Amino acid sequence: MTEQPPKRKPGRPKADGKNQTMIQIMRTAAFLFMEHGFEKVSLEGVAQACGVTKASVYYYFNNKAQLFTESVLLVLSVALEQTRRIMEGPGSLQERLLKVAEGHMANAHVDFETMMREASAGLSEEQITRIRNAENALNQLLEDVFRQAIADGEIAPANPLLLAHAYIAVMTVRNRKEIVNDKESLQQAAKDIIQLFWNGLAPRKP
Amino acid sequence: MTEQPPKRKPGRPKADGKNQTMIQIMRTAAFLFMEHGFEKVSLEGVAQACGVTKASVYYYFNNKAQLFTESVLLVLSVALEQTRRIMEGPGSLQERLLKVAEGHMANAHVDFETMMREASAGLSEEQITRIRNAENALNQLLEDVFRQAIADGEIAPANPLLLAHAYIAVMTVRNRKEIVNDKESLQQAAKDIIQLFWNGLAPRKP
Amino acid sequence: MTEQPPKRKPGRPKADGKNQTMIQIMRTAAFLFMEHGFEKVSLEGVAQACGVTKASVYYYFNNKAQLFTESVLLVLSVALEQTRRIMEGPGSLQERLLKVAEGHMANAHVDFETMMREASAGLSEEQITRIRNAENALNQLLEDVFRQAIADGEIAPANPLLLAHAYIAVMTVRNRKEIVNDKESLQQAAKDIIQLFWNGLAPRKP
Amino acid sequence: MTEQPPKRKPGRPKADGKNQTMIQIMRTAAFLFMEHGFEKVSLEGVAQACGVTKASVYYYFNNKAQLFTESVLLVLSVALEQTRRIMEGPGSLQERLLKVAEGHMANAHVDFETMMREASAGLSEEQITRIRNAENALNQLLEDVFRQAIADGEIAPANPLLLAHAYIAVMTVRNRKEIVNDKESLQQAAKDIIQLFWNGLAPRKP
DNA sequence: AATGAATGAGTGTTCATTCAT
DNA sequence: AATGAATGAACACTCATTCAT
Repeated sequence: MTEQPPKRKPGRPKADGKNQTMIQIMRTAAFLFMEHGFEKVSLEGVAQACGVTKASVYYYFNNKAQLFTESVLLVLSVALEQTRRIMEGPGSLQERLLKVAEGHMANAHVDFETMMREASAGLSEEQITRIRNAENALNQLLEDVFRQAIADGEIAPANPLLLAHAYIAVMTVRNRKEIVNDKESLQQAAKDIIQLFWNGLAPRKP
Repeated sequence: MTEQPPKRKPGRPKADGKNQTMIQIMRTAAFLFMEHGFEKVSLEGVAQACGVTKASVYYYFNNKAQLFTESVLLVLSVALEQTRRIMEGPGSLQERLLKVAEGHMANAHVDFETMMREASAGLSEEQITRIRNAENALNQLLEDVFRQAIADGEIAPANPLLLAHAYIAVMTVRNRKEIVNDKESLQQAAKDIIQLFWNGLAPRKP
Repeated sequence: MTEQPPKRKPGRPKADGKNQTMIQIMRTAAFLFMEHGFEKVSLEGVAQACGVTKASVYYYFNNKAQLFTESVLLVLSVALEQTRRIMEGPGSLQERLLKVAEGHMANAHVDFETMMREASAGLSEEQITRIRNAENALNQLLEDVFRQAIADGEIAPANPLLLAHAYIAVMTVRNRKEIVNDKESLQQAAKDIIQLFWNGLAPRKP
Repeated sequence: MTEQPPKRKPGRPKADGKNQTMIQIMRTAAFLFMEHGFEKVSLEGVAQACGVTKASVYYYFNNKAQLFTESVLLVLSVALEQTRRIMEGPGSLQERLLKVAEGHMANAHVDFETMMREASAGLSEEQITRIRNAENALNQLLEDVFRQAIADGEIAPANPLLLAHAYIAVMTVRNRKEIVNDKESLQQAAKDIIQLFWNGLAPRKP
């Protein structure tokens, strides 16, 4: 009756590493929610798209709202990391904004605000807050970048928070198929938009 | 035997400009669709909000898709007229854009693109086309204005269609409560956004 | 544009008289709830037993709790009327109690308390109150009868409310199949129980 | 190869009186079943209340019906022993009946008949029989006591089985909150009920 | 012109049960 | 001895839609 140092826990050990099924479900769900919105996505649909059963989804998530929350938080954290890496990288501000825009526009998603408005009826206060916080982290990142750029004289002075929001809003223009799909490549669209955002409408005096 | 009892005719049924009930239903439905999106609005809800029965709604509209289509077309036509009046009115381009932005931002609505994306799964090709056409009329109006302004040298040269879309996108920023609600009035927000849109980020050379 | 005195209401008139379908559903539901309890009865089951669809049940009742409440109230009101008629009728108290017991025991039902305990988790406060009130009307009726009988010296003095409850409890004995089903007829069982209730266990002094 | 891994053996699995986990599960389950009834108790709930996993419950019991059966049998055997001890103890019949009633009424449980009715749909014939037998042992005990008391002239002659059932039925009156909770203590209620049961309603001749 | 009645298909959710570890 | 993962069947409830009146 001595102590067993290894102290193995009883029962089946938690699936290797990061639980692949659960992450797969979250990824799929995130994609579908972004593509179709909260209401239109059925858990049955998510399950089938993952090749599992609806009950399996419920094994990992208590309800639709939680699945939505966790999925969205996952992609937000990824997007934040990606954006931060680009922003901390080399290149002029304009170049880096362009890179971010390209990444953002490549991801097929309804703009966030829309999706949240629709979903928020079914989410708890706490869930909304958590998502908003994650979203704000992204805005904060951009805001800081703009603030610094203003201080450096790299761009004209303005409300940095407003700039961040507007920048994101402009990026959603890519959804309009008439513009993007046609002759111009997605990259060209991104370039045009950043250009517009950069120079504004006012004519330059020579 | 020319007169038939009103039995499921396709298309917009006799909008003889008189039928008060029908118009009332369309107005109510439009408001609800804009507020909550396509899926979340139930015909029962529309009916109750109008003080009639669900069956009455079906008396005027063959199905939810048609009700949606007609309702949206109604508000689009109104918006078009309003925008045209402003744009043909007096003032500099910047001033008139500001006026339009104020009107747009005052209407409590999900941005169009979002609503359409959600709804389009349930609409026929023809219905989508009709709505897109009405929407394009609005974009066209703005596009023409921008094109003319470019020709007049009032703004810097750019793709006028892109300008139109981006302009609308920027206007949706108003939804972000953090920006609008706080210290700045809605009018101030509109002004800031137009300003940003106008001047761009690039620093002016003196 | 004169007044039309008949003033017929528009639309299909409410089905003749007392709406047969709705009553049929309530009767069936009441029977099933009494037989199997709240949880075990599915709305699908109720619907099928009525030869209608689940959705039809929902057309008349907002949810399971409401269906339960209305159904139970219906049978309670019938039982109250029936009991009152017997109690106000002719015969000695013992005879009338016997008659009530026979009627009560003929109706296949779980004793009320049991059913309510199970159901009450799913009912609103108001619904519970309404049922309790209807139930109390029955108890009140018996209580009054017992009180009067005590005053008349027809039975020994005791707490009338307790008598009423105990009387109802004793009637539920009939559920025990070993007793009722076997050799003794239901009537004989009722007679025995009332006899026991009447004379008690104590031996009579000659 | 005589020893098999514990793989779904029918009947009560090795209750070697030692396995603490198994007994803990049965106790918890019994309590929950009595408190909430068969359907409303989920195996997940039982497991959590025991601090184990659902799968652990299935390790000891093949299915819900078996868990129910074994748990109920356990408490019935305890109740039988307890009742026998009281009945074989000192005091007049009335006093001992009162003691049993107090013990019975103290245990928070739905009355047996109710629980069984709800559960029996999910139990096998054999399981029902086993429980009924255990229950009957209790009734038999009371029946024998009553029979002896009749023979001794301690109580008036009557069907002893009926007396046993009615006695148990009367004890369930304690559930009615209006009676028990108010001014009278639970003990007083028990006393009143036994008194009523003892003396009956008929007036005593002086 | 407008309505009451009825339905079918789908949605979110629960739960007993199985199986590999 | 005990567990994590996964599933199928059922359930309460909603909603767009139809039809006779």
